[in-house]
Amino acid sequence: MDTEAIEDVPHSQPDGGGGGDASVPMETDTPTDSLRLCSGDGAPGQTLTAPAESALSLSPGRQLSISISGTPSPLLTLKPALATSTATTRTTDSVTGTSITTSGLQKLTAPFTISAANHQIILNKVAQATEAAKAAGAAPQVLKQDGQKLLVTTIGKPGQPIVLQLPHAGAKPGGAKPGGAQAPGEPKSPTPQFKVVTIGGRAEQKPAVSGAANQLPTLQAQQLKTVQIAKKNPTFSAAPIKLIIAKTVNSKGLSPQTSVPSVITGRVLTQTSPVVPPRTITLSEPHSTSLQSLPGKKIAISPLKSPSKVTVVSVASPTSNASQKSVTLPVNVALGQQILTVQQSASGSPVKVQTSQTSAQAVKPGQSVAVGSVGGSQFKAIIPLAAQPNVQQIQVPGSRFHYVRLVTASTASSTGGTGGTGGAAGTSGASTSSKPMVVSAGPVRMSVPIVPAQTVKQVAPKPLGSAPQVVSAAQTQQRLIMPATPLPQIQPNFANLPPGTVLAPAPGTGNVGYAVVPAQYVTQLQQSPFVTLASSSGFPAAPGIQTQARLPVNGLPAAEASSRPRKPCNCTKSQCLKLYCDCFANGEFCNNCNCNNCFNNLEHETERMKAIKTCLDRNPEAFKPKIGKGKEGESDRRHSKGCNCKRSGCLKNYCECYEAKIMCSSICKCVGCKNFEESPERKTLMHLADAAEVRVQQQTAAKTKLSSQISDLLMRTAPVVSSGGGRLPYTFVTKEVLEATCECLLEQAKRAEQAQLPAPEAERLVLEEFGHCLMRIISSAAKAKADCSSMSC
DNA sequence: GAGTTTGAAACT
DNA sequence: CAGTTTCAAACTC
Repeated sequence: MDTEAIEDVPHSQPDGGGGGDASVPMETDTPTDSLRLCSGDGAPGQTLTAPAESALSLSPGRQLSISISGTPSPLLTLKPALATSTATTRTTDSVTGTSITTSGLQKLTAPFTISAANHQIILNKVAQATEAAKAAGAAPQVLKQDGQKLLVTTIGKPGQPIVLQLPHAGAKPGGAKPGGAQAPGEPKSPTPQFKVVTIGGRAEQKPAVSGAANQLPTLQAQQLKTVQIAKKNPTFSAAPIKLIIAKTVNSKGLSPQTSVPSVITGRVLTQTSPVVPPRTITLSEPHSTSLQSLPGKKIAISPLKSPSKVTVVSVASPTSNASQKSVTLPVNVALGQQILTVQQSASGSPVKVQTSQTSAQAVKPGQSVAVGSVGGSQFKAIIPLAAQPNVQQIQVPGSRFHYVRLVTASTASSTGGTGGTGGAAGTSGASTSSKPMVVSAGPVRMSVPIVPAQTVKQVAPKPLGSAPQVVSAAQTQQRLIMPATPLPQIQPNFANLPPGTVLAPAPGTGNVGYAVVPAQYVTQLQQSPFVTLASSSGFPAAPGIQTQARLPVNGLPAAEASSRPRKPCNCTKSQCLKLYCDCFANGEFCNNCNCNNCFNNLEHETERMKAIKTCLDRNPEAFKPKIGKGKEGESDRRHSKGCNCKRSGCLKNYCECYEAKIMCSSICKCVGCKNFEESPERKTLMHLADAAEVRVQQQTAAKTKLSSQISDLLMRTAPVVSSGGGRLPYTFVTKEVLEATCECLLEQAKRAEQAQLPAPEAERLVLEEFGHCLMRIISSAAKAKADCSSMSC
């Protein structure tokens, strides 16, 4: 599903050189390439013409991490795509190049260099880039440090961008402006600037604040079709933002020198497996001359082809450093999981994550949570957080991974500012599409218990001592985005992270914590304009949340799973801390269960974590879906271990295969199995089950319809009439009334037009007229009601 | 709702 | 790894 959602983005990306990349199976341990856009000093003037297999090209199973960091250097110009959106994401494996054609919207042009040593391609922004952009007929997009925002759209769910507002440069020295970065004549818009990263989304994002047309460079991948980076404002300065796009690439498409161990794999990576060093293309916005250390913002998005996805979100870094390194933490993902890595390192500058264009909330390091969603796919989000004292959890009862614990380095100073009201795009609030997601420090409709970070230290990612790329972010602004070498210690941890696991920063590893976020939760956030995920202090636990978001448990479609609330458990002896308990096995807290002596809750977090560890020690895949993808030629879904039924014939729900509505496979050890394709017993049962389901659906529909009819009838027969602000008979809003109202509004508009009033003024007049009309209607209704009462009607 | 059956999980 | 026990869900009455 995810893939389809993403693939709707047209792309003509030739798989050419990259070749088989497109068909990289999710099981493939594909290395992760990281594309870093940074303004390094390297190789200015090098023009990057990205071939199809460029690093920006994402293919299924690949991971793409995007980090944006600012370094003192010329501007990175994202040249708006010309009228023809190629919808192809192209970069180059060549050592030098300049342009990266991203899918759809923009062609990213910037000089870059590829460092064979670290397998990184560094795009250097040049002043010419601006002119080039202008020549292209589009305003050059310049990242402006102040108020810059980053929009990240969801995967597979186009139209729900996440707005991340970059911190204001603030104390930037007067001349510290991104040096020549700003080409003459470039508009210096005071409005916040946006970067839009669309993953699998359509290029339909619209400027949240500024009215400037969005120029969205798009990175397109097979799995993650499109990654769009757009800036609301045509001008951007050397913002301290790094956009690192790391993707797993097929080893075939990698030259030996670019091979690096994959950071993230769709399957449990064995350290012995041939790994290819992740290539890193760095597209960074260098600061012109300012040596001031600005916090780098990094967002790494690494999609994999597998249905399951893991989102790694790194938030906040202690302090920014001009020479900071970004290393994406290696994340080991269970088979079939995709990884979306969104790493954001923010130092002193707060990052704003908005739910709506009209509101922006400053999120300080560790507070913001990047969110990505994949329709119907399992999704884990691992959120590195600043090692701030406050640790928060977000519980989503019913979801596989139902809470996030935010460990921030600073006190919960998250300001839940609701931002201004400049929603020019008009997509604020509950708009269904293109709705920026709110990820802010505001109140969250989820419980965020504060738990000591120590409880999860054992799973804290530890950089390999041998991996030079792994740099401790502690005490420095350096951010480790994606180590070129695999981090065995970490991978298993991430892969096996049970829901709700919070990774606290290990001593000396920097103030970055990690939290596993369920994909559903992310989806929820995107779907709900009101849900915010932040690390505001004093966040009261909200156990009342009954969101039953579920992952595609046992291979069931997400929609199906989500529509079916999890059954409450009835555990009595296991304390719900063993896999006997479905809640625990699904990585969920018990909620509204009938269990006794339950420890599967926040109150017993220590025990719970210990139990999780025990389970993982016993079976590292204990918390992975049992229903996964089968071998080639077999059914897409099959039990990972197979059943062992003896008496049920595998035709009862005792059988896990049958329960998951899948056929038993060759790995099953069942006796007398009747759960195979041609089994007449199975067909009969399935037929009966289908018939029963149809009946249930029909009954449900009938009930719904009847209820609606009854409600409508009640409204018609007994209109509530009241005065003083009470309800009025809806019948007063008749066709005639509507027509009259419209005429009034039109007349008002005509007047404004004749008076040659400016549009805003005209709109105001029309609205005022509308208000008057409403008042008249209400008044008339009230009067009619009074008359009716006097006449005893 | 109580009791039985069943098979996965846990244990030895 | 195999056998046994424990456990909770599924099932039957």
